[in-house]
Amino acid sequence: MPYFVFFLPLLCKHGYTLVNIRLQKPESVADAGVTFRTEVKIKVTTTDIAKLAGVSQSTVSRVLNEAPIRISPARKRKILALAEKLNYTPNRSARTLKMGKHQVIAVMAYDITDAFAVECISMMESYLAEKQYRAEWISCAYARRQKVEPKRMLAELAQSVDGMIVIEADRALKDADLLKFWASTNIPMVTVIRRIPGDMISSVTLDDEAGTTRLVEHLVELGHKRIAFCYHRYKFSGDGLSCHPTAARRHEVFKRLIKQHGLGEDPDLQIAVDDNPKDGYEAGRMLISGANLPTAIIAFKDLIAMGLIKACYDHGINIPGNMSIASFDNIRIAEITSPALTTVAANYAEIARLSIDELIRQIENAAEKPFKASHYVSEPELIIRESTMPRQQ
Amino acid sequence: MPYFVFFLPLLCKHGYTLVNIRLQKPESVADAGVTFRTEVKIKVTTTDIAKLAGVSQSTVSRVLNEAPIRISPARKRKILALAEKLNYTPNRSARTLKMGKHQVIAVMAYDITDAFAVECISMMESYLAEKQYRAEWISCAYARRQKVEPKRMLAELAQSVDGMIVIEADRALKDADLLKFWASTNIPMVTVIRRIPGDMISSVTLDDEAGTTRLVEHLVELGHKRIAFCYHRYKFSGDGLSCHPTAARRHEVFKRLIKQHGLGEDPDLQIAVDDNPKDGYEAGRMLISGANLPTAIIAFKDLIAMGLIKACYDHGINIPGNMSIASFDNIRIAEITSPALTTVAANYAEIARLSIDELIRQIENAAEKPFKASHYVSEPELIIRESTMPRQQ
DNA sequence: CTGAAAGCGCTAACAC
DNA sequence: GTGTTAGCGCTTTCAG
Repeated sequence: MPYFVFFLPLLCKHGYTLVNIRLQKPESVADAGVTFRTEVKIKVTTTDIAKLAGVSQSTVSRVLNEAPIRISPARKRKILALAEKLNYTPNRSARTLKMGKHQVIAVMAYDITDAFAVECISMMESYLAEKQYRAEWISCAYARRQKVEPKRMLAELAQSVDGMIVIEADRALKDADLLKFWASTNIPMVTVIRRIPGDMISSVTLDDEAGTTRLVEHLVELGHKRIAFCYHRYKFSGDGLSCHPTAARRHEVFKRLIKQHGLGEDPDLQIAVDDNPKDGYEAGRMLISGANLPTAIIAFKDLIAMGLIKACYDHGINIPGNMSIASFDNIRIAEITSPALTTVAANYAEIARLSIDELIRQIENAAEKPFKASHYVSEPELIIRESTMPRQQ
Repeated sequence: MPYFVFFLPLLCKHGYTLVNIRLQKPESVADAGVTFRTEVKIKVTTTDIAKLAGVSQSTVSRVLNEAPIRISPARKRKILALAEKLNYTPNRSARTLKMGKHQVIAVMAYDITDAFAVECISMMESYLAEKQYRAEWISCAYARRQKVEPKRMLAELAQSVDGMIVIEADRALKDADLLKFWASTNIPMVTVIRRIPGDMISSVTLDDEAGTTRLVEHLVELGHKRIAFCYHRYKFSGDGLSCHPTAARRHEVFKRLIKQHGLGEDPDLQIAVDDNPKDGYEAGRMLISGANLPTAIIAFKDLIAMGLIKACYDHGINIPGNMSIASFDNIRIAEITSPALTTVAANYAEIARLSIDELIRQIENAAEKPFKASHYVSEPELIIRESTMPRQQ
């Protein structure tokens, strides 16, 4: 039974009115100790505790915030006990209003249910828990679809968080929008997987140059000569770029390396795909039925590779026997595909740590000037699993 | 350039102090219209607008909230224009503090990066956007690991949201904890994929009876006689149950149906697995190498089935030729596995709609009494894809 | 129609 | 050590 019931008489004496209590038969939950749905809604405040303890409200506040002031032990004990019994929880809005701090950061992604974002979120979540911050996870895709103006959305967001991390920034928002927003709020911000030109916003990016190189070298060493690449179709639309921020870069590096290795740049082996596995499947079908069958295919992300795997499976092409497949990201299912994917793994833990540390640094040194943007680059790791092997003669 | 710059003189006249403006070379972002990082941080308030417009603060509030009072058109225009120019955004904390409403709900799952939760979140997110509510997505797994007491966590949460949805409730929190919390805060609440005994908390559940039946019937019709089942290993630990809430039920129904169809209940064909694909893989290996090879395997969720598929793949067992695989959930990758999974699909859109509608109903009719819990059951749909086919002789 | 004023719950500067 | 007091920005009476 909620503890406050014991205090009802006292509370009533202090002006509370008992609105209504409706009893209900114990039923099977009796053992949970709950037998009624009460209509009295009491949010205990420091003032309540103060009245009950017979001290001033500020004394209560001091005790509960462990202020660096000695409070007489007896009162302290009394207040603490009351807070415990009444199940006191500070009112966040009031505290925020007073302090101007939320202890909350926003993490915005294009789509928080995208597999890459999920991996980032997973790591950030566990890291944030240690840091005494909470996070708000925000997709901008849906908001946009609802015709909410990005600026509006961001402005509102800025009212409820101390800072924000934007994953795949130029996919989430146009650089210019982001910059304008940032300039108008000056809210601490870190972009992940994208560095905004101008050196005013800190960033954590992936070394796609190194990652792509490692992957291509791997395939070249395995003897592959016809290597295909599924890159992200670049779309122009009214509300901005919709290209995977690093996909284009990976493609660039790939083209350069292929040339360097004298493997020729066969345009038939480079296919633009939309960002979904089905399109990967279609790309796979095209590559398989083309005149110039590759012996290895790289996809710009794991989910596309899953489509490729399925296309090969459906057409009786053995992986890795007759076709090697590799990609980028290392989302969690990459190791459970059949066969398991060789992939350029992002170091999600590091990305999370770097971006959050940098953001919190900015938040807590808000006064620090001149502001200096920091840029971190995370090294990806090539994870060789089962989907790549030496080219069969 | 942020609009407030134009108002600086006026603002200064009203007591604002220009702390510092540091200029920076235009660089490449000049076109974004941002050329400096300002150190003046102005959060525009209704009071600011009031001063600039020469009216009282309450008039501004009335205009911005479209209060049902006629305001002289000239003033209205002026205020609106100023708000627009200054990029005014209401301070959420202040509004919340005053109104006692957040327009935010919490969605708590055991792990928000779990594939099932992701599908729920995806649908809830798009549905919520229409409803003018925001959501906070909360995992309790990490919090728990950080030794934050569930009660504490919930109590704090209750301070920043108007209601909450708990996905797979008994996995997230012990029933008793949830009930105690609920009783102590009386916060509107809906559980998803779990109905709390006692009829005091509304719920949206899946018809696992029907779903399991459809799946088993499907396999029986295909002629399968040795059907294996991977069920969720039930774990007892200090802080509660850790069994997939519906997994046990699916297993129960399966066992009953197998008996009904006279297929015998071979204990070797029923394997307990932990909730991860690797354990599914191990289970697959055991089943394959056992004396009594099944011709079909059901997993309690898609991710486990992926492990099974991989086990078959690695051991040269063709799916669906020599082995049919099926499972539950229909997470988004289920259609892109090789082969695509036959699965009992949860209707995520419906789950989202029902749970959110019910929650908002409770929030907005808070005064409504007597409170009446509502219980919705969502019908799953058997989606037959490529991983099941008639038993080969 | 509009302004003045109260107060949501909290923190912190200021008195005693 | 402790109480008093002043707001944080907003909504909403209550007077005019």
